[in-house]
Amino acid sequence: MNAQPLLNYINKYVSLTEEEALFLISKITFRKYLKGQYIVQQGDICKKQCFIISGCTKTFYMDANGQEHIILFAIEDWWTSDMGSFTTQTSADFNVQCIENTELIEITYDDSEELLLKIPKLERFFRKIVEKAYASSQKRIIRSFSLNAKEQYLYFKEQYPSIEQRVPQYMIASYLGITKEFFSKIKSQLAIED
Amino acid sequence: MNAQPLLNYINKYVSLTEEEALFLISKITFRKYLKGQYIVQQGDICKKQCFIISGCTKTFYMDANGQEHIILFAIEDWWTSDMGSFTTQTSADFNVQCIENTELIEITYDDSEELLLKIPKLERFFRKIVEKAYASSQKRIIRSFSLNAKEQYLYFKEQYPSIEQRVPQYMIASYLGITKEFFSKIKSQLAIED
DNA sequence: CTAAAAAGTTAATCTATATTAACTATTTTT
DNA sequence: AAAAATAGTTAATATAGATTAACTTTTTAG
Repeated sequence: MNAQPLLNYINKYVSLTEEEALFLISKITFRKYLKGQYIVQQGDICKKQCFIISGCTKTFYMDANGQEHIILFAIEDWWTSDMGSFTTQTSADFNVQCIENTELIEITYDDSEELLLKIPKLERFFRKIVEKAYASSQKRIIRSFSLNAKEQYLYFKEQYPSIEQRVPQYMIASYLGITKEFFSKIKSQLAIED
Repeated sequence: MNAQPLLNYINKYVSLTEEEALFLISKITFRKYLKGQYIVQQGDICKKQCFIISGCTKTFYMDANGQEHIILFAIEDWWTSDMGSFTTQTSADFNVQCIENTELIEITYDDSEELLLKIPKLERFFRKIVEKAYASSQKRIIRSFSLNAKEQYLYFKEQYPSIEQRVPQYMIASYLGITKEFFSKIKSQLAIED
């Protein structure tokens, strides 16, 4: 495997010198997960941030009744992790599980600290991607307040057409915060409308 | 007014030299807003990030039906702004309005870019505070999925007892994503339970 | 290839919360 | 201090979405 997808991604935000890129590469690990495997488990301290080369993950919270609530999916060229747990090295609120066989690049907490010290440009890089993630998290809160289930589904479909195709429907229902039964109903209503 | 509250806050994350602190101070502006005034309006490009010295603001989204949805309150020692609009300099999704007379420190977009270049330590500082904000935004998504209205209210009460005292009840209802009538009902139920 | 498990659908009933409306209490303005 | 405006409450009715259960379709494993 090669680190090119990650380097390309970083280069959209900051320009690394060849030396910096080599140091970065020396600090990352390639890893393959099988479908079903966990990258992070609720309660663990999240030790790494992951950049997905291929595959798909879901980040979800398991509530007191054993119900899964998916808060985001991640695919190629996205980061995945429990950010809150990673940055504060406290126990994770979320699970991150592979829903396809997944190849990714892992950066551990200690290595990321070292990387940030040696390549201060990466502070800027990570700041910018967290800003983006934060803005989209806030937009999601708005949507859950101001759109009903059907409207939220139509938004999801439009924003992430590729994800809709590759994940089971019951996970989309979970992402939308509704039951699979009600999701079924919405889809059949929409099918009639066209 | 003085910049000490901001300097104290920053020093919890990174240590500024005296020279850096002076440069920072040269780039900030003190400003007073009256209750009711807007710091950012939906549709504007958000030109500044604000650190609150005293007072209280609400950040809300006005939907197509003219309904307000409060996504967060901010008080002394908190930052407020439309982060998504500020960082990408695109039009804001949110309004930020003062709900008390409010004194704050403003940093404009251009000045913040300059500050980040001259004091790279601040990249680290802003990265860390955005990470914190992102983590709490994700936790809010979880709560809205896994707790009912009464449970969310109890959580809010416990987390932000001081905010509960100082803002009108109908704004708390909006923050919780419920109507003021249903919020009233919840409170009277809780009153009976004790 | 078949059996078992997992995923998805449909319909009936139930519930948390919204809506409407009428009323009371509090704050602001004159 | 009265009038007007804003904020908060209560109760009746309505609705989006949950729950339960029975069923069909698709995927996985032996």
